[in-house]
Amino acid sequence: MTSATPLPAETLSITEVAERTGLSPDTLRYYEKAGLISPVGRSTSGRRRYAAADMNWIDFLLRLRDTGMSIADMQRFAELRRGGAATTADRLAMLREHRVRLHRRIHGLQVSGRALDDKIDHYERLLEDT
Amino acid sequence: MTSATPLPAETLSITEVAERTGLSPDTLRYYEKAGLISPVGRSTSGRRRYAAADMNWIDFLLRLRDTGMSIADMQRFAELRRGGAATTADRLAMLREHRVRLHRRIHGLQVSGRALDDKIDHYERLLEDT
DNA sequence: GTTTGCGGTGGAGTGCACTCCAACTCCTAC
DNA sequence: GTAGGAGTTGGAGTGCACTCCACCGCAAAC
Repeated sequence: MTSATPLPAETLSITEVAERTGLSPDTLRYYEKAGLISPVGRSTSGRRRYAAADMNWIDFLLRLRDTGMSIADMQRFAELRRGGAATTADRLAMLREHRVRLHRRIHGLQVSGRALDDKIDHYERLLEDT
Repeated sequence: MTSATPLPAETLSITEVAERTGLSPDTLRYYEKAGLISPVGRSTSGRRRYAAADMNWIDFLLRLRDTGMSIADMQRFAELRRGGAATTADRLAMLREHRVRLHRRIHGLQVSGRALDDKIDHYERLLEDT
């Protein structure tokens, strides 16, 4: 008899979140302390319980991180987010700037990738000429 | 009367190399100390004089760095290079592995870039609905 | 009722890649 | 001859993003 789930609904423990995100529990606590993640719900015994909304936000944070955004900039973005709808335009501006930097970075990597290809070709030719 | 250039030929001072590469003089010395750059020629008064071959190597090092290779791996590559022709196959292997990692990284950035695009679209729609 | 295990906190420590500094040495120009 | 400027060395310091640690609390398992 699965009764209607009570209030806690579907929440995850810190180690479960760690497993799903690849972050360590220490890093999750560090991010929260740093204000990247707003204080997450607690169980009666004071343990963190991550809800779906927390997970979505963490996933997005990781996109920002993986595309090279610094902790300082993520803090700024998270703070804007806590400021609510009034900050939408500012957040959009941040994301657009970040996208520009990202595209520049991808382009730079592709250019360097071709230089790397050339170097590899060079070495392959050296090895062919036994 | 520009007489035939003597032995030093076309060499650059450390600040000139810094300007051309974007590295600081401190970083150039640090790289040399770390073995990334093999001891560069010196003037009679003990000052570094970078030759064309040094510049080519530094340019390539920067490609490796900019594509995410760690100092430790660049040290390994530089050491192989000092080992001469016998290490060609090893160096080729390193570069191929590095290229695989680079392509994975570029791909990951492109995927995250699309997620970023979606988020930007989302914010744009929020702002349109005045 | 105590061992086991997960989680909490504050704060110290780590690894990487630089970056800065003090003290000294050379030229070059005045 | 001395002041200025560029460069030398060894070693200390910095900023970032974690990562580790000691010590404590709670709850289920035995």
